[in-house]
This record gives sequence, structure tokens and C-alpha cells, in this order.
Amino acid sequence: MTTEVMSEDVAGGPAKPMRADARRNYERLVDAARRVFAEHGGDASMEAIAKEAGVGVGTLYRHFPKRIDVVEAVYRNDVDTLIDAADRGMLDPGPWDALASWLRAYVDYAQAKKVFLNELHEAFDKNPELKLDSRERIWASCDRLLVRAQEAGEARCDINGEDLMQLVSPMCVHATLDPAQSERLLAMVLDGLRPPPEAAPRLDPRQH
Amino acid sequence: MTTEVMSEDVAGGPAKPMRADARRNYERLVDAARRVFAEHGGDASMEAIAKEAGVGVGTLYRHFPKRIDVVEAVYRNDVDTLIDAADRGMLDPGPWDALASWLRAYVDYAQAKKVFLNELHEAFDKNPELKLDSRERIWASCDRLLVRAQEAGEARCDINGEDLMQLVSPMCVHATLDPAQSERLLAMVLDGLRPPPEAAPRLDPRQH
DNA sequence: TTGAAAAACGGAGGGACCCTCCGTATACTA
DNA sequence: TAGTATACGGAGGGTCCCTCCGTTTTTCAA
Repeated sequence: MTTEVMSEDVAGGPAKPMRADARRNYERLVDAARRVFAEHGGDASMEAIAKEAGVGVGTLYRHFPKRIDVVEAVYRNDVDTLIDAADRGMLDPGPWDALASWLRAYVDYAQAKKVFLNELHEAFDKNPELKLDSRERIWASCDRLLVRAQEAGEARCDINGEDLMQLVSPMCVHATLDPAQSERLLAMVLDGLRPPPEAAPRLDPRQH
Repeated sequence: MTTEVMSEDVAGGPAKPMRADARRNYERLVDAARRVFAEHGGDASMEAIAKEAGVGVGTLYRHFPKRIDVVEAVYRNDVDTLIDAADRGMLDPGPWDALASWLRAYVDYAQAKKVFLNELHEAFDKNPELKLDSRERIWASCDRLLVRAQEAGEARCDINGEDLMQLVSPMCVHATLDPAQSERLLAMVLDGLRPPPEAAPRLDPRQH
């Protein structure tokens, strides 16, 4: 896991570990919120989230004083999951498959994000570092997987992780995009990412 | 005026004229909504808008069945005002001054829009033609004013209206931009838009 | 001018939602 | 195991969107 759930995690204080029941409920709430947002949209009610988690609203508000804090927690958790997936992918024996399946995970992540994009923008406005840090971490993960595939000769070398994300993210953001279409587009991108058949000399984008 | 306030304006039916009191209240409500959004943000309450207009909420809801309809009406009215200003500018004796002051009006319009951007995005999602039509009308207005200034030799000729809007609109969208800064930037753009001192041969962007 | 029909007005109130408060229950610690 | 710090639950206050319907105003034909 990338982050440990602690009290006063953000303030950076002594961070006494949470009581067992509190920690259990925290995790239940984040998972419940993700499900409820996915089903009812970004304007789902706090009551619905608490109910889905099998918990009272008081408990929900103890962990997340404002509605926006729930959105932020779901987002942070999604990003962490994505980074963890990349870290696990680095241990995968097949560098190409690791990259391909991580990109699929990324597309899923981005599509899930769309449902509460408005709320997320609010969170970004309140806390710009959240957006910048997350993007940087995701791009770095992509780059690690890509470099490994390139070094194994399984991906073309004239593309870097930032390029790849710049290509794939806007695709996911677009409003009218169903999962089947995104799967087709991603397949095309992956084919294009393979080393070209003839071994013409190419520039390394990382040199300059 | 670009649009006449009628009942069933959108449906395109026979459009019986509104009763005098209804029309008066409709206009009061749109003006009040603009003021209230500007002061309290895009999440201002319907009650506040009705109160500002000196009208009951029932009247507000008769004219605008849903909250989003108020947002749309304010936006349409703003766009109409902008187009009207361009039309009046076409009669202005000074083509350059007409263009410059219309661009200032555009920047004001865009800045005012920022305060309820979230709500506007909802309206665009519900009704994509609203966004496309408005943009096209605004761009066309810009182009008319620019062409006239170019034909009078008061603006450089290697830029068209679409180029100009593509330069100025993103500037307005950016979140951290105060009016003073936008005035400075616009002044710079206007200076750059003047015909260059030396009469070097230039391409006409409208040729291809 | 007048009187009746059509149209619009106003605001109480229903339902949903965010968030608070505090009595009760549970998990840690000595 | 007893005591305490911590967490839980949900009733309810305040706000907001929107509906409903009795009242008022405007319009227009006679």
C-alpha cells in the first residue's frame, strides 16, 4: 500500500494509529463512496454513502468533515491503487504485458473519474497540489513501465511516458466515449507502440 | 435586440407575445440572476434571485422550470448582448476603436462567465448546440469587426477572427486572472494586432 | 366602459440534502 | 478487569429546489 491510514495523516503530526473499528469504517466508507458515485453520479448523497457502508452519517462526517473530503479520499485512493498496480507491474515477468495491462487500468481509472469530475475540480481548486502531485506520480509510473518495455526491445524508443499519457488521457476525458470504444482506441495505441518492423535509426526522446 | 422574449420561443410555435407583466418580470429575473450570480457565485439560491428581482419564487419557477434554465437564460442574454455590441460597433466611425472596445467587452463577458462555469457546463452537457452556436456567433462577430479594421489598414492582415479568439479566450478561462492583469494582457494583444511598422509582404490567412 | 376569462403572481410547505450534537457503545491500556 | 479515550449512530436544525393553489392582474369582446 502506498499510504497508511492514520489520524492526522495530513497535518504530519505524531499520527497515532487509528482504532481498529475506525480504520475498518474508514476503508468501508471510501469503497462505498466509490460504488455510490459510480452508480448515482457525483451528486450522490452523504446518506446514501453512509448506508452503502453500513454506517451512520455521524461516522461518515467524523472521517470526512465536508462532502468534498469524501471526493478527495476516493480520488487519492484511486490514484494510490493505480500507482500500486504499476509497482506490481514492474515485477511482472513480461514488460510489454505489464505496460499494456497498466494502460488498461489507467483507462478504467480515468473513466471512473469522469462521473464526479465536477466535484473533483472543486477539490483541485481548493488544493492545487493534489492535482499536480497525482499527475506527476502517474506519469512517472507510466514512464517506468515504458522504459522497461523499451529496454526489453518490446516498445518503440522514440516515445516517453509523458508523451504516452498526453495521448491517452485526453482520449479518456472526452465525454462521449464508451468502454468498448476506448478499448478499440487503446488497442490501436498499443499496436502503434510496438517497435516498428524495419530497424530504421531513431532518435531517443530522452536525450534532449 | 437579437432575441424577442416570447412564450414558446424555443419550440418555434406561433409564439404569442407575453403579457406585459410577464415580460417585465422575465427581464427583471434575468438581470437579477446575473447580479446575484456575480455576487454570491454560481451556487446562489433561487430564493435570492427571486428576492433580488422583487418577485416570488413561484414567478421565478414559472419562467424557468429548473435552476439550470436560469443559468442558460443569463448566458444566452450575455451572448446576445455581446453580439449586439459587435453590431453597434460595426456602425462606429472608427474601425479600430470598435474592435478594441468589443474585445474589452468580450473579456468582461468571459470573466463574468467564470463565476458560474460549473453550472454552465451542465447546461452545455444537456444542450450541446447551445455551446457550439454561441461560439460560432461570437467568432463571426469578432471576424466582422476585425475584417473592417483590416480593410481600413488599422489591423495587421495575417490574423483572422478565429485566430484572435483562440488567443484571447483561453487567457480569460484561466482561473487566476484579475481584471487588471487581463487589461494589461489585452493591451499587449491589441498592440500586437496593429499593422507592423515595416511593410513586409505577408500572407493572407483567409486564402487557404 | 365593463365584466368575465385567461394568464400571471406569491409564498407556504413538501421533500431532499448537508452537517451538528450528544447520548451510547466499543476498543485500547494498565 | 476496570477505566478512559475514542468512535458510533441517528435525530434534527437549517438550507435549498421545486410544487401547488388561492389571489391578483391583464386582456379583450361586447
